[in-house]
Amino acid sequence: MPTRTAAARRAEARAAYDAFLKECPTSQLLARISDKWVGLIVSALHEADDATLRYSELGRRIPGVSQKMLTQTLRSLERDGLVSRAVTPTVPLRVDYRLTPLGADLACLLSSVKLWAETHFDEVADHRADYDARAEATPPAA
Amino acid sequence: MPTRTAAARRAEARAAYDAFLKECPTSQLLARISDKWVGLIVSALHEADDATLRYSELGRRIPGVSQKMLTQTLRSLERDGLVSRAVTPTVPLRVDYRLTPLGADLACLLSSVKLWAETHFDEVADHRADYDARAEATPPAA
DNA sequence: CAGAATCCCAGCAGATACTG
DNA sequence: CAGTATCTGCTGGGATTCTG
Repeated sequence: MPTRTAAARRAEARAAYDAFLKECPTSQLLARISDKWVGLIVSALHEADDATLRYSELGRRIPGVSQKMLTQTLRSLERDGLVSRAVTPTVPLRVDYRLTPLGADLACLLSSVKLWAETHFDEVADHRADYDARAEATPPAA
Repeated sequence: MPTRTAAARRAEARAAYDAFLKECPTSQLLARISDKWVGLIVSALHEADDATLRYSELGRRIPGVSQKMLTQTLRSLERDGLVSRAVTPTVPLRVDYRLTPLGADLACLLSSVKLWAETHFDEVADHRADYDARAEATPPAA
């Protein structure tokens, strides 16, 4: 019954991987940080006047983000202590998000990465064009 | 006819976003860099002796990665000019991947982020525990 | 050993609608 | 304004198999 063997293997692999994750929590944190929206949100806050923005301001500053992702990411950042959430229970409700010192610290690093991306973008684009051109010139079997 | 308005809005938003992406290619590059496996592969190479590793060595050094993702990520990194691929056509075929100067440059930045993650992991974990505890103590409606 | 091709599932992420 | 809840899809990514 090979089917069961395969299933068992999957389970083992999964368990092993989970164990690994527990052994190596840095990977988890790294994965969180590496999240697409995390970088953008943290950057946006970092560039804001006092590292503070309202929910809708964030939404406007980050084109392409849905409320869902915004809320979700914001919550995870809050959970990790990278941003703080301040609710002002006025009538048209107001919520401010700001970087905590910890979050600001990380923001600096991410900024440097962002700067790198901006600085070397043309080099990368150049390499890509070159690579694609060569790939184009080597059709597999046509 | 509000239905059409909604559709039109979606189209506009999509177009605007696409335009934004073209205007702001940094985001693309940033997204690539932020990829889960990119960080791990680049880090692995960075920590290797001469920033060079074979395919299978990479696979071994990065638990949890599948060949598919490994190959896929490696190819995108090669395309971007961050790693170079050297094939030695011996009988048991040998392929070495190494960081280019450009890739090595990026690797340094990613290392700092990784270091940050390692350094502040306990703080983050602390915040998480606190957050979860408070969430636990505030059951929605049960 | 290095990798390409295929199948297939899970979970991420977007749109929509409703609430306080 | 600031969310939450739900449905749905799309693709990221894992397992498997085959080739050079």
